[in-house]
Amino acid sequence: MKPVRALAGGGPASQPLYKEVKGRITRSLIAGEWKPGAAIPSESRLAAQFQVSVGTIRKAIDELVAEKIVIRQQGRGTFVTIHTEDRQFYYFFHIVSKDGGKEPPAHELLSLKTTKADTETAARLGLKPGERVHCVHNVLKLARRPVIFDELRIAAARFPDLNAASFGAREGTIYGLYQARYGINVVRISERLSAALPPARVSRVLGVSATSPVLMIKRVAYTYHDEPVELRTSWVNTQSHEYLSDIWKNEPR
Amino acid sequence: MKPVRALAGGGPASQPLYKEVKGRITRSLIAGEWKPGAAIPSESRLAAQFQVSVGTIRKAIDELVAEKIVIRQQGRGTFVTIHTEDRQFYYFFHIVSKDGGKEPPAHELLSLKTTKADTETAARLGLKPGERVHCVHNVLKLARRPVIFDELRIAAARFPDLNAASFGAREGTIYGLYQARYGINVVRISERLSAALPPARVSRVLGVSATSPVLMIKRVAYTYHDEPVELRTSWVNTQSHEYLSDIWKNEPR
DNA sequence: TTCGATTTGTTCGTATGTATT
DNA sequence: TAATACATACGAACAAATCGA
Repeated sequence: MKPVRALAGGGPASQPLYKEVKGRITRSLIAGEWKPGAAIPSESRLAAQFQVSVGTIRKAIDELVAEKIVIRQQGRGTFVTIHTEDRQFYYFFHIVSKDGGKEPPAHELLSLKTTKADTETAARLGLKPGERVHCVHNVLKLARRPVIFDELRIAAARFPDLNAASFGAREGTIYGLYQARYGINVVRISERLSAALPPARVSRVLGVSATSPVLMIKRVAYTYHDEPVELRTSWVNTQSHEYLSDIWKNEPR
Repeated sequence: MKPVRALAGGGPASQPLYKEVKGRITRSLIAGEWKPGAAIPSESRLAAQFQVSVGTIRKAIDELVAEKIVIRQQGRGTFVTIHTEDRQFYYFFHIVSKDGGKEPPAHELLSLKTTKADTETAARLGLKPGERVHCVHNVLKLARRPVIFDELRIAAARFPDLNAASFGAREGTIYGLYQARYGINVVRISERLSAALPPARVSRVLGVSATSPVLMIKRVAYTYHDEPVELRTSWVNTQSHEYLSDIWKNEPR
């Protein structure tokens, strides 16, 4: 069988065909061609469209599935992942009760301000110094008690007309809001944890003394192509909750 | 083409053929048929042995690769992962310097005692109550300063004749020792993190005051089939180091 | 309820490319 | 250089799940 290489354009095949296909699909995702929750074209249709075999399409989608960018369902199709789904939510949410109880989380918006980015924020978010960012303070309650204090920063340019009303009235998660309202899909996060004493405000909001240790988490959230989207610092009262890191139960497929 | 199903024995084919193959390979690994670092038979050889197609073998090995149980190298073969390798080491080691510097870690054994398992240890390690366990205290130094205090418990039955000499004189990592000396391969860990004040001894060894927060990590290490092997509590001085959790940079394949 | 169309999942087989020894 | 081993790509057939007529 002679290779077709309709995509590589007869080039030196610098990268495998399925990687090329994966990149094309990802670019369509970025362009918003297929909305979160919607089905992407079937494997046979994509194969016809790209002039490659179904196996090659499958291998490209295999990787997108492994990266949790799409989800496959036998008999139904392949869908762009949604962050409002419980499974996706808990994928990025690692705080669990020490006694194993599962409580529905409730959130409360404390403040939303727009300011100029400081140098560290600008560097980490890939912004020009002085560019405007939204700064949000948020509390998360588990079993009716405040457990997590979040301070997050996002580029104002990416999230126009974000305001306290739309933020506080959201259904589901913050990343669900990014996705539904701004078409921004968080696909990966990186977190750095340390133990610290809570700043005064955190201590007040979480109801812990200023001398009792809390868990501090600095997170960067990324969208496609490792583009940083959000910077977040969380303080967690680990009196009755803890951070769970499973490395891992990555049951393939 | 008619399916062969030489393995399922004409049974109900309750699970896919490649899962069956994966299970067989895993069982051979457990039996120590192929030692860590050694190559397992080539894909074509395995295909002939199991009477299935190469594609089915590949799919089985794909999952073992994703679970970091084996490593593939084009042109060379497929190898059982070793924990003495740097890459594997850093896979389970998440403490990094805040300033990004990479320092070679040094360890120092503080004590090794053999006692009866308390109820929690017995439960988590799947032992009968009162069974004997080794309890090891260990310090890890980074850039010549003590940063991590480890207390770990392992079943004495699984690790016979473990003593301070062999433990302290090990080359490489603790899991490397388990693997080289006892044929026990840690393939997954689960960690639960919280902020705490250091116990007196930890405070002394790490050189931090009793009132300054440290990161406490409770880890369970598992071998094949999710069998627990080691229970470990670590206290980390996060003054100049932090815990890195990358969810994820899981570049498939 | 049954049936058929559609879609992903599994399995086979073959050919060729690329890296290692 | 030749042999070996994994990597990529193709195509075909059937199984299993889903959904609507």
